[in-house]
Amino acid sequence: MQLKRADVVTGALALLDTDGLDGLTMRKLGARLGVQAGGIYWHFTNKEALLGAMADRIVGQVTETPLTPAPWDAQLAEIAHRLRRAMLAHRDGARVVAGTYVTEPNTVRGGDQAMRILTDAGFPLDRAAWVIFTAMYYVLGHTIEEQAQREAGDWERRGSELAGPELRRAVEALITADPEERFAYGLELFLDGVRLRLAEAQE
Amino acid sequence: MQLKRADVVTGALALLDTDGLDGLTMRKLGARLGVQAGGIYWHFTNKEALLGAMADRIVGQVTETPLTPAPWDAQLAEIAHRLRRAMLAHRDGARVVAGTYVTEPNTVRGGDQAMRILTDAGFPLDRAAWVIFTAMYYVLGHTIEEQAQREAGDWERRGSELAGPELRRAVEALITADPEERFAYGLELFLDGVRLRLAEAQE
DNA sequence: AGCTCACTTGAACGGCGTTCAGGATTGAAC
DNA sequence: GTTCAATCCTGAACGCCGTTCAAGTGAGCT
Repeated sequence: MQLKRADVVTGALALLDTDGLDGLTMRKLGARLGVQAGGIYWHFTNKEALLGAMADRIVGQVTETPLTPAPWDAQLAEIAHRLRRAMLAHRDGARVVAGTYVTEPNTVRGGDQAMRILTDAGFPLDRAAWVIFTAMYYVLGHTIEEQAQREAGDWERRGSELAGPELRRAVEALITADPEERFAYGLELFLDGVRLRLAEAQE
Repeated sequence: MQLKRADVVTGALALLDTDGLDGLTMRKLGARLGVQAGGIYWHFTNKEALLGAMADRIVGQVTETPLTPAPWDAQLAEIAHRLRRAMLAHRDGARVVAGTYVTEPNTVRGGDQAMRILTDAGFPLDRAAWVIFTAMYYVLGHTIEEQAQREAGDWERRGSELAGPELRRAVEALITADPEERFAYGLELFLDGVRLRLAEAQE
C-alpha cells in the first residue's frame, strides 16, 4: 500500500507525540512510515507545508461537533476551550498551531465561525476581527506555556532561583494553580471587555 | 581588543536586524565579530543562552526610565506599550523574547514591577500573577504577528485567497488598521476585566 | 623575561532540510 | 496478459547548522 497525504500527517502527529516538535525530523518520520526521508517530498513540498497540515488536523477538532445554541459569549468561550483542548491533545500541539498561517481550511472555518458569532451579536466587523485575534493570541500563548511547563520540570527551579520577591511567589502561584482554571480566568478577563463594548455600542 | 560578553550580544542584535532570526547563525555572527564560530562558545554555553541575553537586552528598555506616578491601570498599560515598542525596535524582536524563560535579570525586574503595581492596587497575589501572564501572552502574540506581517507581504495575499466570506474581510480589516491602535484596543479589552474584578474585590 | 590565564583557532562530528536522476510500483487500456 | 504512462519511492548527495576540543596566541602581571 502506498502512502497517502493523510497517512503522512497521521504518522507525523504520532511522531510528534513521542518525540516532540524538536524531535520531529524528516528522517525519523520517513523511518516510521517505512520510507526514505526524501520520499515525503512527493506529498508535501516542504516541512512547513507538512506542519501546516498537522496544525489543520489539530484545529479540525474545534469545528467537528456543532455548537449548541447559547449566548454569544458562552459560544466564544466554548470555542476557546475546545481549541485549547485540541492543542493539548498532542505534545507541543500549541507550538505547531502557532507556527502556521491562516490559510488551511479548518483554521479558516473556525475563524469564520467565530466572526459570525460576534457580528451576529452586533459587533462591527472590524472590531470583531480584532477581538478574535486578541483571543487567539491569548489561547495560543497560554497553551504553549502550559505544555512547556508540563514537559520540563526545570521551569519551576529556574523560576524560583533568580526571581525577585514578588515575582518569585507569583511563579509559584502559577505552577500550583489548576491550568484549566487559570485559562478560564484569563479568558473571562477580556470577555468582560468585549461585553462592555457590546453594551456601549447597543444603547 | 578582545571580545566581551556584552559585545557579542550587541553584534548578535545587529545581525538580527539585518538577517532576521532565521539568518542569525553562529558562523555569521562570528564573521561579524571577527572571530571563528566556535570562539563564541567561550562567552556563552550555547545559542539558547545567547538568545536569552539578547532578549534581556531588549526587555531592558522597559525598566530603563522610571514610571511616572499614575493610576495602576495606566501604569500597566504603559509597561505593555513599552514592551511592544522595545520588541519592535529589533527585527523579530518579539520572537526572540518569546523564546526565552523568565530567569534573566531585566525580565525579572519588569515582572516584579508589574506585580507590585497590581498588588498595591489591591489585587490578591495569585490573581495578579495570572493577570500579568495573560497580558504577557497578548503582548507577545500581537507583536510577533505585527512583525511577521511587516516583513512578509505574502501574508495578505494568502489570507484573502482562501478565506471564507467573513474571515476574508476580517483579515483585510486587520491589515488596513493601524497596529498601534489595534494593540491598544486589545489591551484595554482585558484591562476592563481587571478593573471589574478589582472593583468587586474592593467593596 | 617568563608565566599565567583569558581568549581564539581550525578542524572536525553528527544531524538537519532539501534535491533529483533514476528505479519500482501501480492501475487502466488494449 | 501485455503495454504504458502516471504515480510513488530510493539512494546518494549538497550545503548548512550547532557544538566540541586539543592546540595555539597574546595581553598583562611579577
